[in-house]
Amino acid sequence: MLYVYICLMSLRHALMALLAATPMTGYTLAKQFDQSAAFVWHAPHSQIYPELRRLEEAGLIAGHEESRGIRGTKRTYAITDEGRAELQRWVAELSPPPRERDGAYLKATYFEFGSFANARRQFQAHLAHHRQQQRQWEAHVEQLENRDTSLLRLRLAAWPEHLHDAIVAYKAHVYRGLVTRARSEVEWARSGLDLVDRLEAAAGAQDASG
Amino acid sequence: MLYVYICLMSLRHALMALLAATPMTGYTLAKQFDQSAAFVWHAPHSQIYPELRRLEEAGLIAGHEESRGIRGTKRTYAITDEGRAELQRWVAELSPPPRERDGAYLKATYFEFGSFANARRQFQAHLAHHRQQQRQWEAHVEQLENRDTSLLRLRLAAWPEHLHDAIVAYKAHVYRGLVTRARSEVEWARSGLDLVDRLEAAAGAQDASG
DNA sequence: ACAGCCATGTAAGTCGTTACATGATTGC
DNA sequence: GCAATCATGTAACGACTTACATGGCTGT
Repeated sequence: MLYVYICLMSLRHALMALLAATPMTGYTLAKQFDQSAAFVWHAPHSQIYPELRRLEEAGLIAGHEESRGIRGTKRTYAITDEGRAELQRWVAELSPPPRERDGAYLKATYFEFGSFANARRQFQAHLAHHRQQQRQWEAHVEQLENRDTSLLRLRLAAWPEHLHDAIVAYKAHVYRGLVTRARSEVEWARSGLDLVDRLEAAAGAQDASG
Repeated sequence: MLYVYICLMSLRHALMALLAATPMTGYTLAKQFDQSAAFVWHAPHSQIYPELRRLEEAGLIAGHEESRGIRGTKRTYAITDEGRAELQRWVAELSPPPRERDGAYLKATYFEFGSFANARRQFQAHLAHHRQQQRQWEAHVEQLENRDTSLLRLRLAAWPEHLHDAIVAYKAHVYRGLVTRARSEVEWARSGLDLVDRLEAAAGAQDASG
């Protein structure tokens, strides 16, 4: 029986990529994932801690216990040479495109099951969410371009200077892409609201004439 | 212990929404999901058959065995009134926005771990995939606008005529949104390729001068 | 003393994936 | 006869989610 997931498992590589910038604890990694909006991959700490143990067991990262205050301890992880090699393998690998799976669009497909007011409410929520996302990504792009995030500075320090521009450029390109995405979601919701207005007007006209 | 998924489970509603158009077998439903590119939610048959049984047990759909040829049988499912009510509840409910989780963008963030040639290869694959997606969604929008899909015709037949425009319009709006999405992914990949060209030229210039 | 953050886990469940299986029907 | 398609499942596993838990440190 050969069950092999062909690596949807990006969490592992996201963790290694972060640790390639600087050693960190699980807690700090978790903050990167769910507190800071600046990360492309979400994960809760309950997924991160076990994964770190597995990565350590696989030799891709190395953890060591540090003291924190008098009785407290914390475990700081650093990427290993094997981990770096695995990151390189992963970056070179072509991943299968993700499966289409969008709850908001699915629901919008069937707005006829609800009222015009409901369709409006749904589009408004979509709009509000993605407008906020857009602002967050925009802010992050600016930070990246100014090289003004602590993690980026640490990352740059680990590479020869002639590569710095490329490192920043790739990241800025990603987050600019997310800005564009968010913007087009906003636009989609806005034109959805227009659509609902037109449909409701048409329905009203029909009532009046019928 | 109260573990309740607050309904990421769109598969259930996707199935009911399809069955609201016309009764179907699991096989036919599965084709809608993974053969036809025209569906927003992917699911393999191994997920669909058990889910249908669960929906039936919950009274949201009703299945009945039909004969197929001499010895063969098939099970056709139809939505129930309870199922229709559940669809209405679902459409009226605000779902939490999906978590950011994009493998391609995550990888692109760390292209510095690979070569320029690799970055180019990744962007090209991204471009090719989304260009194809774009064409598929475009074709589907046209079919919808012409009311030229069998499922849509069946669906319209189940509703009073004054609602037909809205039913078509919502669906066309969704698939036009997907076209826009695909287009901006194509554009993102294209400008990614430009970026790699610039970075490589800059690196070459540095080699020459250094 | 207490709040808020730092820090690390476990448990139980759902969702989605690939692979493994089987058999009938239809058309050539 | 044989291939393609119709039709329906199960098994094992990996991925992700929510909730349950615990305890130390820091500043007021």
